Amino acid sequence: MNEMKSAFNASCFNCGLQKICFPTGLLKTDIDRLDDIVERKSPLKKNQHLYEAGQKFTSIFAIRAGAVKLYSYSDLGEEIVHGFYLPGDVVGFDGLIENAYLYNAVALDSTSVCNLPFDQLSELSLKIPNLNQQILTVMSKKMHDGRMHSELLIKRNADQRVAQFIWNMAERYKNRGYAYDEFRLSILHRDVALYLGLTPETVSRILAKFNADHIVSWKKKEVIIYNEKLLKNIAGISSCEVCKEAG
Amino acid sequence: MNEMKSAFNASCFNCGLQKICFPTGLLKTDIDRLDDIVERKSPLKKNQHLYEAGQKFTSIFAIRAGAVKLYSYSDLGEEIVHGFYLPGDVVGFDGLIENAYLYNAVALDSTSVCNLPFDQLSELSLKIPNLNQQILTVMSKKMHDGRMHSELLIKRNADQRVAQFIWNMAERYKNRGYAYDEFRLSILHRDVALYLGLTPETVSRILAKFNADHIVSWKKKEVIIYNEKLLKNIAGISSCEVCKEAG
DNA sequence: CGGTGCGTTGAAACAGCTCAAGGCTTGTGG
DNA sequence: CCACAAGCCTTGAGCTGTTTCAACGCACCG
Repeated sequence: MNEMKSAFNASCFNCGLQKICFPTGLLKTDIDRLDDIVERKSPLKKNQHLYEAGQKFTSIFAIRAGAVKLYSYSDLGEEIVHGFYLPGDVVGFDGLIENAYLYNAVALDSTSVCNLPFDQLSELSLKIPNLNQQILTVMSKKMHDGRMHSELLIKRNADQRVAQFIWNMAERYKNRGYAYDEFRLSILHRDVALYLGLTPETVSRILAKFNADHIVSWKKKEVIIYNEKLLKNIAGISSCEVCKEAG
Repeated sequence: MNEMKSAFNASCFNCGLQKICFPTGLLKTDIDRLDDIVERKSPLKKNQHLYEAGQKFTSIFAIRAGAVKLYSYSDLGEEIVHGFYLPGDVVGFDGLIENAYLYNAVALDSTSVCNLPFDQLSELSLKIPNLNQQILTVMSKKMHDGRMHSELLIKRNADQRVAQFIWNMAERYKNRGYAYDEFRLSILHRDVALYLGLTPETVSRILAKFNADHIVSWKKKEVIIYNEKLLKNIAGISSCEVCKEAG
């Protein structure tokens, strides 16, 4: 297993995403213990599934590189997109309820993950109270994200939704220390539309408008933010109500 | 403290909501230990707050009777309604992230709750692994509820949203062993509208229609379901696509 | 008994959807 | 390496469900 670790040149201690993954930080000795249970497999190819709905729940997964989409199907067979996950994000909590995953997790790009077998993790978390707390915090953060998503769907119109989505992605890259005014985003517009409760046509029209207004362009998986302030403003982040006109 | 318990004639062991509160059940000895940390205060009056956004996070709360609304305000000052909670439901997890509650929890009716001080609860949960598991399960169930809410907002039109909301409430009463075709629902239509991402006018029109069609009536906080099948059908629960016409 | 907040109803406006057709990528097989 | 197919994106025109605005009724509470 140590070979494997070195093969992937990875350990929790050296991982730049540690602060995102388990935010408030653990003691070095505790990190080492966590490290011992982490399994790092070879990366997933694009369109490969990390797990599928109905599979037995075994692990939660921390994403190290790439991007993952969580989705499922409604009773009527429509695809529901639950969210997009980036390096440092943790997925798999949907498996906790029924001891089987509720959603499908698919790689949108070449993606590598850290596999955290849950029985070992929860055993360890009994010995490291802080870890237990971390897990709860990560989960409750996820709950809050969900609430933000609902707020978006309830209160925002199409322009605001798209702007907020792009800015949200940018901010997540920012928090991870990556460039955020210009980044790769391997998400289909179709999937964004599903996630935002819009049609692909509407998303397309709005992106065309944003591009024409030199606010942001998103072409061929490449996002470039030209006017951060305006983008945030449309998204409803800033409280400046005046500059709205400019859009 | 024992006096207080007997005063409210309550203990986790005797509580009829045990299965809802911590579903898969704990050993009797463990329940007693849980019981010891539960504080039961005098009931909240209508419109009193159980907690408010920004308050220091101290406890999670299990609702014993009444109803609670969770809400907050968006950056632009709009009210966001996050959900409605009934006896057996647990609220307060929003406090975990920042060690302060994120939302406001207000009683919609005279409401009594069991107060579970979180530091004691998490200490106890280290000693009772199953309890720890229960907490995670309750949380992940909440996450799933949130997802269902998003799905509703993304995929369903106004009729379906209202129907699904009412049926969802009915089902929750059913699960608790109460009458579910006729029950009290002390939620303002205004609040339902906010929760469903609709306007009060739209909700009103739809309820009028449902009433005219003898599907369900909701007047003066009293819900009566006349045609369960049709209601479920409109809500998109049943898979029978044919009977749709009848509506 | 009059106010205040909630619910109802109607008419008009509009945001986003649907349907349709065409263009552009990307991947695959000859 | 080219040709072709499949999937995704774009653009336009018309339609429809929901909102908006406004006015009124009703119930509850002081």
